[in-house]
Amino acid sequence: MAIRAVASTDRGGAAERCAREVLDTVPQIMRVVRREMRREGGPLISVPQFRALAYVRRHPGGGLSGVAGHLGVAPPTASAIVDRLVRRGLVDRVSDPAERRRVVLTLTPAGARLLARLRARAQQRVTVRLARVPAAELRRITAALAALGHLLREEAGSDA
Amino acid sequence: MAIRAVASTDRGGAAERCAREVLDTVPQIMRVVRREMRREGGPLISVPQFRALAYVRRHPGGGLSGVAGHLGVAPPTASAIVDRLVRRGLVDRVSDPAERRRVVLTLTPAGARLLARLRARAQQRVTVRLARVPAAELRRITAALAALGHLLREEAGSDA
DNA sequence: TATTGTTATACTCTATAACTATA
DNA sequence: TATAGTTATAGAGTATAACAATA
Repeated sequence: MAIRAVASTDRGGAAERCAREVLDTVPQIMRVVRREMRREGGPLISVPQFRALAYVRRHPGGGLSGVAGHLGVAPPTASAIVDRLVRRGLVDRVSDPAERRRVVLTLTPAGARLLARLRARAQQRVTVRLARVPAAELRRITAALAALGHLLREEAGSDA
Repeated sequence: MAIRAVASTDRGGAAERCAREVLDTVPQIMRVVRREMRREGGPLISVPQFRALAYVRRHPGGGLSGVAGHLGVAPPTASAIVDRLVRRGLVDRVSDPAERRRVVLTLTPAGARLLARLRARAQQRVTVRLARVPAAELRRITAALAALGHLLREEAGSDA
């Protein structure tokens, strides 16, 4: 008997089915990404650290709040993440002389190098897994992901 | 959001562009999901705990390896997650009398109740954010996400 | 011996609350 | 007082290595 086959049928509509898929699939993808990021000897870095590094590269001289905003985390979390990057010599953190309570973050050469290497590697690793998928399908997935990120992000900051 | 511009930047190929999108977007979505899961008073539960609970509901009597496999984590990680669920009275963990090194996991009534409530709530929260999106777009996103999860998952277990 | 699971240990991410320093 | 960051504290996720118990 159809266990009151709630989920599988159309009850709830497209949005609900999409939400269910998000809840079910995104954590799994996340885990794969994390794994790909860690494999192989090179200096390990976590996904948040990777994203913080990328943010600093794109916003050199940016402050901690910028990192926190980009990552969507609270200030102490961002502080801790940046601190680890500083301790590894990947990021430079100095007080802004004009606004001494701000910090100015920049990549060290080692940070820039590592970021470039990791970025290429992680992308390549994920790329490999997608290599045999038809381009049309990939374009659809890319567009869908971008749209979803945009949709979910747009209100995420408004209540934080 | 007319994401038609993909074709113009042909540099790198579809797979690479898709990988870049995954790396950039999935962590952000993940953070939104985590947030939605925590908001409001009710008993808090993390995403992995939620997924473990859902697994146990769908595989009553399953062992720890099942949970680990489903979550894609190492046995000690699964053990710790299940342990927290047991301590909260959401899951029952007993030795299998027939295979005494296995554990038999089942939901307690409280666990089943909580799972149902959280599932509905989390889905509803994400659903709200997708409510104004055209159904056709949502269907595309759902399908793309499912496909992506499938693609990335299929080799994930093979080298673990 | 091979398996299932747990403990021990060590990091990281994360949040809230309390604090410092600056404006 | 209000803002930018940090420290203190606590809890969760995660992995590896070492272990126990069972088959």
